[in-house]
Amino acid sequence: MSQIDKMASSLSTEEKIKAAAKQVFISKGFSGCTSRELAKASGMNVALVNYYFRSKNKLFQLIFQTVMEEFFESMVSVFSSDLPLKEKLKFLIEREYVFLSKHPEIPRFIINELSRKDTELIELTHVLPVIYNTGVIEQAIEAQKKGEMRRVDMVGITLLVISNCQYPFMAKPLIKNLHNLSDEQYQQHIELHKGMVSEMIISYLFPLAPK
Amino acid sequence: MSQIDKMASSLSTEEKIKAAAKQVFISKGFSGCTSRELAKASGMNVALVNYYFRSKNKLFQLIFQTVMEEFFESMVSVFSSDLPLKEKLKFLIEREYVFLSKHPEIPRFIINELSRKDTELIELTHVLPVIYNTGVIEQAIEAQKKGEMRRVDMVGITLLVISNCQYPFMAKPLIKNLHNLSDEQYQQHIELHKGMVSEMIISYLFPLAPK
DNA sequence: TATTGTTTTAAACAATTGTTTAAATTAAGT
DNA sequence: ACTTAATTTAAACAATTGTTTAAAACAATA
Repeated sequence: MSQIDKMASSLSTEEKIKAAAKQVFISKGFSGCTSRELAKASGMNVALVNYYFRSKNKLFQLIFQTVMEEFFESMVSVFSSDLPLKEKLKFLIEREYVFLSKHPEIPRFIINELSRKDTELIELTHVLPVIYNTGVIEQAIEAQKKGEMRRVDMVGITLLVISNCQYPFMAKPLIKNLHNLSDEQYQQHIELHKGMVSEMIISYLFPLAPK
Repeated sequence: MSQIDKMASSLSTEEKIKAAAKQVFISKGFSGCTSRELAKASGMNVALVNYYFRSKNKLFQLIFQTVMEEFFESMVSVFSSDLPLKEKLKFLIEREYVFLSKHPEIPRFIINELSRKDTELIELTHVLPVIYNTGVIEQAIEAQKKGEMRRVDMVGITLLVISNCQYPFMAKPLIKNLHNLSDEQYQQHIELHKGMVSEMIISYLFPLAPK
């Protein structure tokens, strides 16, 4: 086996563990799963997990980091796009729904693990500057000066968008149970809700502008 | 010690454990804490916890049930009030914020434990009929027929309200970290956000009505 | 082929898990 | 005071936890 192939196969096992661990961690959380469960999920054994990642905790930190990056990726990319502010927001909501349809468990995972007292603080402060540098703040201030946009700051806008996008995915078992819905029915409600959320937020933030 | 006193002191220990366990379960989740932690939090020992509640799991089920009831209590009471629909909604949002300011961890707790595969399904189907029997559905249909209210069903309304109320409390560590806010600053943002949410939802659901 | 380094395995480690035991303490009724 | 029942304690239980060991299997180079 060549050096490259050796690395490839080495990465293969390593990546198998990482991929399986990612799924397990996201759906059960750090304290909701065991080393042996992580190993078994990737078809390996406990010793291999620690051989490649030193400890359950180290493996978790690694995965949490990458999940966070995925989490913010599409958000940043939207703000970087060359669109008027209102379109950016519509686009952002659309992209959030796409992401969440694919990864419905991630918001719950992130919020949970950030809430754990003993989680090593992940540095997020670099995310905001990236968004700020896209010029979206200037766009907002401009629109607000012109009276086209309501004077809501970045925290308020963030809260409006991600509350309405993420919560419906996070609360699926609650709402399903409460309203006695099947998976298919809930899926339809989510689809319907997307449109409402988009219209509601846009018409709230841009109250005077024509449609 | 009299029979009554005996019961009182017995309840005292039992209630001490229950109260402490409630706090621990809510903040760390079922798999995030141990029997000994539950015992220590109430000043008792492991054997006592199992003496009164048979097992960690039994104690959890008991507490989860009561938390769920608290969770829906204020919601139901609002709908039972003798108010026009629009006022009911404003009132509901107000009450949600009051409840969540007092119990900010509960939505995350409930959603998490409902998401656990191995959670015994809690019967929620009795909650909805109670709300329906308050006549709020008729109020909504009436308002929609008159063209005063947008044609959004009960699932949509539920999602709108609790997304915007609960998420800001659930996502506190995420938003704080993202925007680099202190506890006090976040508190202020939440206060500010409440007003936005109320106005946004009302003006979305009752688009034509005068303020 | 012999040697080297890497990967994988099975087994073991001490610590912690949920739960139970059996004895000690306390309280209540006779 | 004696008996009975309820409460509390300390210790133990088997199973599981995260982690490590040491030997085996494998691959690459000489």
